[in-house]
Amino acid sequence: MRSGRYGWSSLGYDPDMDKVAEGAVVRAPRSDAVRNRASILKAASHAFATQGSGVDVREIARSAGVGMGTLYRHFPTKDLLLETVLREHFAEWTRTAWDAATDQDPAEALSAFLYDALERQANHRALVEQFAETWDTTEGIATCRRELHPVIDGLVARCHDAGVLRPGVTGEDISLLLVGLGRIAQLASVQGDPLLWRRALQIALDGLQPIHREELPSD
Amino acid sequence: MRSGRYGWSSLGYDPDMDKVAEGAVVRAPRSDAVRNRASILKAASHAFATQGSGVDVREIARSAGVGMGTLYRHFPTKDLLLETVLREHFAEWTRTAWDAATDQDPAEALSAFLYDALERQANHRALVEQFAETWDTTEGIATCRRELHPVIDGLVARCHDAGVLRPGVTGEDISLLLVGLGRIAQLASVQGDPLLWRRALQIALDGLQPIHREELPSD
Amino acid sequence: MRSGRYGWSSLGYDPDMDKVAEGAVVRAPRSDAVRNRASILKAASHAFATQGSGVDVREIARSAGVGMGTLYRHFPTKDLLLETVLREHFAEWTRTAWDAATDQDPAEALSAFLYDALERQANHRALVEQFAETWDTTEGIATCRRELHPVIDGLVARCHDAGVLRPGVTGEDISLLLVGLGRIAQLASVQGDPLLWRRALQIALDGLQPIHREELPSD
Amino acid sequence: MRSGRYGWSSLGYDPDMDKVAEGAVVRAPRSDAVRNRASILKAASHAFATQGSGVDVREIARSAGVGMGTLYRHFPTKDLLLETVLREHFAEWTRTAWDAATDQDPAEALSAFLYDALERQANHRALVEQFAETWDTTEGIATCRRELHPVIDGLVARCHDAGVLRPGVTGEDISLLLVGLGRIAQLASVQGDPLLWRRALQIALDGLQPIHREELPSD
DNA sequence: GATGAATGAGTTTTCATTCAT
DNA sequence: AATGAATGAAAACTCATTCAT
Repeated sequence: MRSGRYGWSSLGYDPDMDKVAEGAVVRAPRSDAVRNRASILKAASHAFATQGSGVDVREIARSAGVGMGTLYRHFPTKDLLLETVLREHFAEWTRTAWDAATDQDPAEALSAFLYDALERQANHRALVEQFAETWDTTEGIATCRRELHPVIDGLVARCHDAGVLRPGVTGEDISLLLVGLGRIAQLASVQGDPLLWRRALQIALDGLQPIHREELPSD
Repeated sequence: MRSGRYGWSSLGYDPDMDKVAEGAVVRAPRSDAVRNRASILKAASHAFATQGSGVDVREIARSAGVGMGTLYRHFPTKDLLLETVLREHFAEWTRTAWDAATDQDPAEALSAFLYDALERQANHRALVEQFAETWDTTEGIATCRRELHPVIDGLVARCHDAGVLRPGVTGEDISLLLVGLGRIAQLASVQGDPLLWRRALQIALDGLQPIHREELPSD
Repeated sequence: MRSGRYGWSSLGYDPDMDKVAEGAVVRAPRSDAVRNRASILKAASHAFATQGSGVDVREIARSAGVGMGTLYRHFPTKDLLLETVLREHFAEWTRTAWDAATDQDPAEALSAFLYDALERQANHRALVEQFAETWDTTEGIATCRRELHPVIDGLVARCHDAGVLRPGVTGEDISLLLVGLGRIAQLASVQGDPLLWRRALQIALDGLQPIHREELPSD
Repeated sequence: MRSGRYGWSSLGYDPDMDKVAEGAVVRAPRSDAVRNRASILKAASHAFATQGSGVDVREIARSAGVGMGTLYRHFPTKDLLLETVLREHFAEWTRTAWDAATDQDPAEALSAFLYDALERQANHRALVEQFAETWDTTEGIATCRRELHPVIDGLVARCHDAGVLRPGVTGEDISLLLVGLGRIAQLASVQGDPLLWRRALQIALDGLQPIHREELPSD
C-alpha cells in the first residue's frame, strides 16, 4: 500500500506521486479530487458488476458525474480502473473472509466463506469474468485474487486438523470450486433464482465431507 | 436438418438452398467449396475455442486461407458462423452423450457423460462463454444447448430408478454443475493440468451420491 | 446495330465478335446462349424496373436461372447490362412513339406520346433514375435516351405547323417536362394512384396550349 | 425543438442532453465543438447537395477537417446527419415560404413560392432524392417535408378565394408539381442553364391558370 | 485540476467482378 | 459455354485514449 500515508488513496494510481521529491512538501490532495475518485470507483464498481468489463468508459464517467479527463487522471487506463475496483472488492472480501475463517467452527467457517463468496460472484459480472481471464497470470488483477489464497489455505488447514474435510483436498481445489460455483451463481442470478446455486453449493460441500475417502486424482 | 438429403452438408448455411426446386437435379457441391467450407469451420472452431467469440473475423478468414467474401458466402454473419461451429460441437456431443447414456450402468453413464462434457469445455472458450450468454434465452445458439437436456433428464431418471443418485437432484442441477465444472475445466486447461478439473468432478460426483440424504434447498 | 446480321443479338456485347477474323466461318450462336441472353434481359428488366439500378447482380442471375459467369459473359459489366435493358426499353418506346407521332392529329399525338411515356416511367425505377444520372453525358446509356429526341422534335414541329402548340416551345422543353412528369408518375405509382400524375400531365398540357402567348424565358 | 432553450443548438443531436438536470447550470458549448459541428454540417450539406445521400461519410469528415469520431459524436448515424442537413434546409425554406405566402397577392405568392422552391432543389441532389425516397412515409426526414404542406395549402386556398387558380387544383397537386419541377431544375442546373427550368415552371403556372376550366381527372 | 470534445485504428458486412471447375 | 464460388476493396460505425479549453 504505497500511498497509505495519505490516508485517502490506498490503491491504484496516485497522480501526485511523481511530484514527491526529496524534501518536498507533500500537500494534501484537494477535497474534490478525493470526492471524484470515490464517485468514479463507485460508478465503475456498479457498471463492471452489472455489465461486465466491457462497459463503455464514458458510461462510467457519466454516471460518476465527472469528465473523461478526470477519470483518466485518476486511472490512466481502463484496465487499471477495473483492477482497482476488483482490488477493493477483493480487499473487502478478504477482510470478511478472515472474519469468517476465525470466528466459527471449521466446517461452518468453510461453508460460510463459500456462501459469502458465491453471493458476491452472483452479482458481479466482471469479477467472474476476470477469474477466467487472469487465471494463469500473476500480475495485474490476478494479484488481488491471490490475496484470498492464504485465507482459503488457512481454512483448509483448520478443517483438516479438525477432521471435517475430505482428505487430500487442497486450497487450490477450493479456489477452483469457488470459480465454478461462482459461474453457477451468476447464471442462477440472471434467472433471479438464488436457490439454484445453493443446491449446487450443497452438493459440492457434501462431496467435500470426510465420509468420502476415495483419493482425488493426482499425478 | 433441412439439407440432410444431400448427404454432404448437414449443418449451417446452405447458400444455394433456394435453387433447389421441385425435381431439379441437385448437383454435388464443388470440391473447392467443400474444402473452403471445411477450412473455414476448422479455422473458426480453433479461433473460437482459443480466443473466444470475440475473435476478428478477418483472422478466421486469413487462417482459413480464404477471402472475406468466401467466409461470408458460407456464413452470412459472424453469429451464424459461431452458431454453426457450436452446433456441430453440440451435435457431436449430443451423439456421444446418447451413447454414453445408454450403454452402461446408470452411475457410470452419468459420470462418463460429465467427464466427456468437461473434456469438451476444457478446450473451448466460446463454448463456455455461450453457456453464460445464452442461459436465459431460447433461440439461436441456445437451441442446440437444449438438445442436451433430454439426454441429461434421461440419465437423471435412470439413475434415480436405480437408486444411485441423491434424491431430489434434477436435470437442471446437473446442467448447472456442467456449466460450473466446465469453467473449472477451462481454467485448469489453461494451466495445462487436466487433473485439476477431475478432482472437482470427483467432488461433485461424490456430493451427488445417494448417501447424502439431506434435502437440497428449494422454494 | 453492329451484329444485326446474326438476327439474334441487336444490342450489347457480342461474345463472339472478336473471333470473327478475315475469312473465318461465322458460326451461329448456340441456342442455349440465345435463350440465356433472353432470360437475363428479362430478369434484369424486371429487377431494374422494380428495385432500381441498385439491385444485386446475383439476384438478376438467380431469377434468370443462370450463373454469374453466364451473365458476365453476355454483359461484361453491370452498367452494360443496365444500358442494354434501357436501350431495349427505349427502342420499343421509340417505336411506339413513332407510331403515335404519325398516326393522329398533332395535338392528340403529343398528348398520347406523353401519356405513354409517363405510364412507362411510372413503372420503371431505373429508367427514371438514369434520366438524372446521365442527363449531361452523351455516351453510354444516354445515347438511347437521345433516340427519342427526333420523335419529340418531329412532334413539336408538326404541332407548331398546325398551330396547336404554344409558340416558342422546343423539343428540349418537352423532354424536360417528360422527366419531371416522369418523376411525378413514379411517386404517384408508389401510392398506387395513377390519377395523380394524370392531373399533373393535364396541367402541363394546358400550359402548352397556344392560348398562352407569353414568351417563355430565354437568354 | 427540444433544445431551443439553450439558444445555441436548435437542430440535431445534442450529445450532452442527458446531463442537463433539473436546475443544473447549462454551460455554453465549447467553441471548438461549435466550430466543428458547423464545419461538419457545412461539409455534409455540400457533399449531400453535390453527390447525393450516397456520399462516403469519411469524405464528409475529411472535408470538414475532423475525425470520424467527431462526426459521429455530433451525428450518431449517417441518416441523422442527412436528416439534420435537410431539416435545416426545410426549416429555412419553410420560413421563406411563409414570407412569400403572406406578403404578396396570391398568384404572385404562389409563383414566388415555386420559384424559390425550384432554386433550392436545383442545387441539392439529396433534397430531390429524399422527396422520392420518403414520399410515402410519415416519419424521419419526411416530417420536415410535411412542414411545407400547410404553407402550400394556405397558398392554394388564398388563390382559390381570389379566383386566380384553376378550379379543382389541390395542395397535393402543387406538391407533386414541386417534385417534378424540382427534378427538372436539378437536371437543368447540371447543364448550368437555369433558364431551362424557368420555362417549365412557366408552362406549369400557365396550366394552373383559371382560364383552364376543364376538370382535372379524379376518381 | 476538471471538462468533454476529438481522435482514428479497428470491426463487421456488402457486392461488382474474376476465375477455377 | 456455363456455373457459382472466391475475391477484396469499400463503407458505416465504436470506443479507449489524448488534449485543447
